[in-house]
Amino acid sequence: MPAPLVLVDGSSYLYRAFHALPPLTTSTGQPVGAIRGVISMLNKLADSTGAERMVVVFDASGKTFRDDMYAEYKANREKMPDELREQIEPLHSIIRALGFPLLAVPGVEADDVIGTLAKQAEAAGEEVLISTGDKDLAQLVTDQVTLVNTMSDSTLTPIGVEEKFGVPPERMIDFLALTGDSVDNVPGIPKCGPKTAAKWLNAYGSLDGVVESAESIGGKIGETFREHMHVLPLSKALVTIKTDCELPVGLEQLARSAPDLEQLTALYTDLELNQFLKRIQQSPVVNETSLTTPEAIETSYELVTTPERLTFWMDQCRQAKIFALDTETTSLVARHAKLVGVSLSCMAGQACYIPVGHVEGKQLDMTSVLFALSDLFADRDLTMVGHNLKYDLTILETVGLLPQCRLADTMLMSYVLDAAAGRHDMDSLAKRLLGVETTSYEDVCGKGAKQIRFDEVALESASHYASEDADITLRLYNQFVERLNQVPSLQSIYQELELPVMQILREMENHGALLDVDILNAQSVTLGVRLEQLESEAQALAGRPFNLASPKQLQEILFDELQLPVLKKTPKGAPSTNEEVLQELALDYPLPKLLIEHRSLSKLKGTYTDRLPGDCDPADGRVHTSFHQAVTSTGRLSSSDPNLQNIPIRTEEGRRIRKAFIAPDGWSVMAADYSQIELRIMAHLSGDKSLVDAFARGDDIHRATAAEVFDLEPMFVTDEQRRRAKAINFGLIYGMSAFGLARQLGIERAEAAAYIDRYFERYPGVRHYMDSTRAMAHEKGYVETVFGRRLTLPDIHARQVPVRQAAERAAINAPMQGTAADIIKRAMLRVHQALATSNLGCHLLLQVHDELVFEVRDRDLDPARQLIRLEMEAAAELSVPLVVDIGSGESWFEAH
DNA sequence: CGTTTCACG
DNA sequence: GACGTACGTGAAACGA
Repeated sequence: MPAPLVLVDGSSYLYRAFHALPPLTTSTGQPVGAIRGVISMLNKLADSTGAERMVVVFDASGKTFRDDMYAEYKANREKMPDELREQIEPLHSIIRALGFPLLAVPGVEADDVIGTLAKQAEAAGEEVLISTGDKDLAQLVTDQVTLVNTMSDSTLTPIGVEEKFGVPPERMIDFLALTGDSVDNVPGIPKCGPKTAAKWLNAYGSLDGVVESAESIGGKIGETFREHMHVLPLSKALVTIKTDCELPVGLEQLARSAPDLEQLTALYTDLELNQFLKRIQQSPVVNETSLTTPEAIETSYELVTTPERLTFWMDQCRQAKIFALDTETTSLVARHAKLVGVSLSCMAGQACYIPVGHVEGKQLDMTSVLFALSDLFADRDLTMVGHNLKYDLTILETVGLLPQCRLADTMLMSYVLDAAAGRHDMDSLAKRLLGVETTSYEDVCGKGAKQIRFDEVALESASHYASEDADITLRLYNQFVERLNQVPSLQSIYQELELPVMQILREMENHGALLDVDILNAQSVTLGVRLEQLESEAQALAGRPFNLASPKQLQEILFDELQLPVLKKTPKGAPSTNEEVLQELALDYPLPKLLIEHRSLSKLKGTYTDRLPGDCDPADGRVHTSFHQAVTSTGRLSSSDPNLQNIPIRTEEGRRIRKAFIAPDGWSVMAADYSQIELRIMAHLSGDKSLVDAFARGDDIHRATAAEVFDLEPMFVTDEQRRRAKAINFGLIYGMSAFGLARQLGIERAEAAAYIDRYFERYPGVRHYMDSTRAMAHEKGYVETVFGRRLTLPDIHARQVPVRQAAERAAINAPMQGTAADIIKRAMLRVHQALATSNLGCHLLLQVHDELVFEVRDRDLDPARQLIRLEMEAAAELSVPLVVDIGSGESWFEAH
């Protein structure tokens, strides 16, 4: 029998402990009585239940939906005494340090959170134990849900409820509506206490039954009932515990984590809670996995080396309809990898590994395994689950396998469910969501110089490692399917957007971008000459040789030896030598100017012109970047090895690097980018009339903003005013502060603040949108894109003000950046689809956030341009038009 | 491997 | 009244 999910009503215990126990304080007078009472109760509960999954729920501060329903709700409660209030924060800290998940959801009460979790667990077939001192929760009791009062040691089952209150649990709401609650100021029927309520309910079946039979209730009490029965709908609504709250976490995230003994010691010492201090000093070191594993699953992994066992596993997968697959190879770079083996799992805890390319050991021959797999893959009714399928599908493609099954990718599922929850690699997810510490690749292959390829790994350890990956993948899938099903918008982002985009990214990576290595080499030489000049000039000015690339040596030269003023410090407290500082110093001294040029040129040389030729595959002369689909917190892609999303463009020298990105003979490079997409999204989201109209008219948006902020006709706006307006527009997208804008523009903070005020006066819809976004972020812990992608903000409730403010700015930015990311992904799908039925010579090469880069056959340039513009502009229907600028030429340089 | 800087949207 | 402040990435070089 698995341990029950324990839900603790922290708020109820806090109040009861505070009022029932003596007002204990520390030697300095800090009240700690309620803390001691609650912790003591929690310890006891943890000991008696094993506490593998125990959640402590508190009321959040602020109004709840019941206050909106009934202004008098809890109106006669006294304000919380300071001695109690002071104990809440330290208590929360202790509970967190003990490793228990702590929930406080704004807008609802602890009861509602408990009710919701209980129902969810019940639906999942789990047993639930609710620990509370509050009788209202009796309405939640069922065969699976039991109430326990840890202070009085009593438990309530359905029969217990009936014995205690005279009605079964499912009548408890009616019961409480009738009796009302003087403490919470819930009205009810005067003079109707527990006995009368039970008598009526048993006589007439239900509250509705009692109301229907109101006339037949005799005597004085009958008169009182008829006089007050109009309050019953309200009373009932107030006492009904909400069981469908939106919670920030799912059931599976409620595992207890290991206690933070260091922090506990500090807290207990501070609060002089010596009895608890002793307890943690005596307790044996807690086995971490036993706490985090929701349910330890027995595993059985098999190494498959005979035709019979191969057939057996294929049949198992076919019968199960859903199977997880993982490929093992010789390289992490899919296009250079050779298949070494395949692992499969179709039941949690059971998996197999089929080696085909290990250097040693008995194995089935590759052909017969591929034949068996191709048979499995031909079945369109099966679902193949992978983790990062972009990789495995490419590997399978190299051996001629193209699965026709439905596909599922647990990495993408995890990302869509909560991009910001942490990393989405399998090891992290296994730990975070399943409480399983997996064998890492390095455990099997070693690391550094001594690392061996997977085909050199002994079969037994390879089998365990590979089987585990398939097993974990399947278990993650089972969890994610349920969570995605609960939120249709996320399900659709995953299924209709991310999964198909993954296939397009595969093609883009595989195709690669053609590079003219000679151009880069020539640029390297030119840059090298100039860098040497700069270096000797700089060293002459400094009076000694030094490494210009070393921030540390630079600090010594500038601030110790030359005694230049320190304008800014790095986060670690060292004097900063970043460009902004050097720019400022360059006004008064000659050296910084040289350093700025040296920095920028050595960046170009080191990161681009020297580096890119080496990233070029000699086989096809192309660079094959990796696009990462589960990295950013907003839904954007990222690119690495090499990063082709940060090829220079802003400076003239840098921009020339784009001349090396070329197309084959008879083809051109075409670049299509969305114009002002994030500002357009802001116009759409805010619905601000002036902004929407400006975009509808096709105005120059920065000029239009300048005209509003500086109160001029657009034609009289100066270049400087337009520049400032542009900075304001960008600032808005980033959750601007007056400080940030002032720094950006090099003006006084007060002046920047005046611009911002002025902007919001002229665009009131934008201010309203920003305010409501911030409110949503606080209330729900996430914000959403136009298409329903959720962007969570882990720090939105941080106690440190700067951390919280950073999260608020991210909250403002996220819907705009995230919607833009959704739109360009939709555009990629549309363009890809349209191209597939067009016969045009046109391949998508790169995505750079608001830009798509193609390689187009010269004779198809015109129709391709038309098709791309049409599909990109139609990728979303906003209340403002989407506009796409397109250019083409012999290289990426000319295409802009 | 952490820090600093800087390339992009 | 003080504090720290625009959002999101990846990569190179240095130096411990």
